[in-house]
Amino acid sequence: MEGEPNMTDSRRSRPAKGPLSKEIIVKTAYELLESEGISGLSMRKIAKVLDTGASSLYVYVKNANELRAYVFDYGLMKVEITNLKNESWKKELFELLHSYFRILFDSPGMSELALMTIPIGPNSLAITEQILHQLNVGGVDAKASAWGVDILLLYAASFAYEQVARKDKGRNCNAVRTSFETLDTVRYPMIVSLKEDMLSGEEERFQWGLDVILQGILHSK
Amino acid sequence: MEGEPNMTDSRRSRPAKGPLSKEIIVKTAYELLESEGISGLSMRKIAKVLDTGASSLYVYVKNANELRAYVFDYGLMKVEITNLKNESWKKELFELLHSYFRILFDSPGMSELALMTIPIGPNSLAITEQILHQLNVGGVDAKASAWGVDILLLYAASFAYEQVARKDKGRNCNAVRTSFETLDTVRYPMIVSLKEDMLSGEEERFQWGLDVILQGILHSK
DNA sequence: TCCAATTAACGAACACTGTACTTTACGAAC
DNA sequence: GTTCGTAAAGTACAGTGTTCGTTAATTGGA
Repeated sequence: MEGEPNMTDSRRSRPAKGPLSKEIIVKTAYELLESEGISGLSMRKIAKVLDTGASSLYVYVKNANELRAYVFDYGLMKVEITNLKNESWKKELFELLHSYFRILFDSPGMSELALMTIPIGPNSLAITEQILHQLNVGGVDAKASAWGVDILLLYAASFAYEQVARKDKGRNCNAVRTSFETLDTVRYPMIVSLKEDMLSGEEERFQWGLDVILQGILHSK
Repeated sequence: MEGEPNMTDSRRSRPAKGPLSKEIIVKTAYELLESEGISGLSMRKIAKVLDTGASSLYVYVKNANELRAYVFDYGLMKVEITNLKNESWKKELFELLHSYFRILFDSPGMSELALMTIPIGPNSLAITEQILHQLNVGGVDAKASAWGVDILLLYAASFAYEQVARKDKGRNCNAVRTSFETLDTVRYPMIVSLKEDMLSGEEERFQWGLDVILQGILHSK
């Protein structure tokens, strides 16, 4: 209304507003994900940071799901893919998966994205490729490698997701703990007697699970 | 407006509208989940089936998340928990986890719920208890049982979730398959050479993974 | 029997969400 | 200079969970 006469001025007064692009949209979305979690990843919030409207994003991105996939793969850039020939393949595989886990665990929302997203981005593929390579070096046959990499990644993602949920819900995982405290000893004797172990561990537990799965893959012939 | 004079009549004309309760809300919600998937599980849609408003549900349920947890546990009723002493513990464990997987895989939305929900409902607990029992019979020690049951359930849920996504997205998992077809052979040699194996298998693959994890647990001492 | 107190049910409203459609503005090519 | 393709923007629609204030019904006690 009042700004109509100087509409061109108002546009000229902020020339720093660079043109939109898929890259800066994904980057902005990822920063929002880091600071606000998965709930920060909405078209409107991303657009607001970029000083535009939600509909403008649809020029560069098909829909919100596709954007989420891009954001997830962008976040995987930080995963360290080392390739030191002198180290043992097992140690390198562990470090890769541990790095993957840490990225999913530390950045709020990344573990959700890992589970919702079909991992066909370049960084996802690079991680998969590297794991397949390590398993191949370790003498694992084709089918076991192909199926094993899926289990390993699935384990890291779902474990990260579970740990994140456990980290957020109350301080000392109230929901689960308090329900375990008041359990019927007759109906659930095993759970009651093992409840301490069932709530313990974090990184150590992740490593243990990794070891379990890898041992299983190696004994699967 | 027009119905004002016979408002009491209209209420009396449908006395079959039984009172709300947590049980029928959960039951209705589960039926909606079965027929429409996770998107059918909204407070408004559930309320509409029960011929009421969404806000009425909040008398019996704290929020949508809690309702989802109840619905998930309700769906787990169908999981077959056998306890035949004469069978081997391994076979029974496999059958239990297979039944669990099938429930999550067949009912649309159950696998999503399995991942989002903190499993503290009675049916979840019964399944956990039974798995712990079988592992105990198999001679697995305390910590390995406590941590192993988590991995086994996590595996079944995330595998079901992945397979459901693969089943829905296009007919022959277009997204993944077409991206694998056009892969750079230089950058991703392992993926290209193993792409057939990576997309194969379903039930057989689930069994294989179960075997892998169980072997790993048994060798974890 | 009648009044009081509790509580279930309801409707409207709020603050969001993703996405489609229409209109405006700009930049380059002819 | 005009035209044309397209990026950007605004508006609108149909949803979502949840809260609030009000109404209706039912139950318990005198």
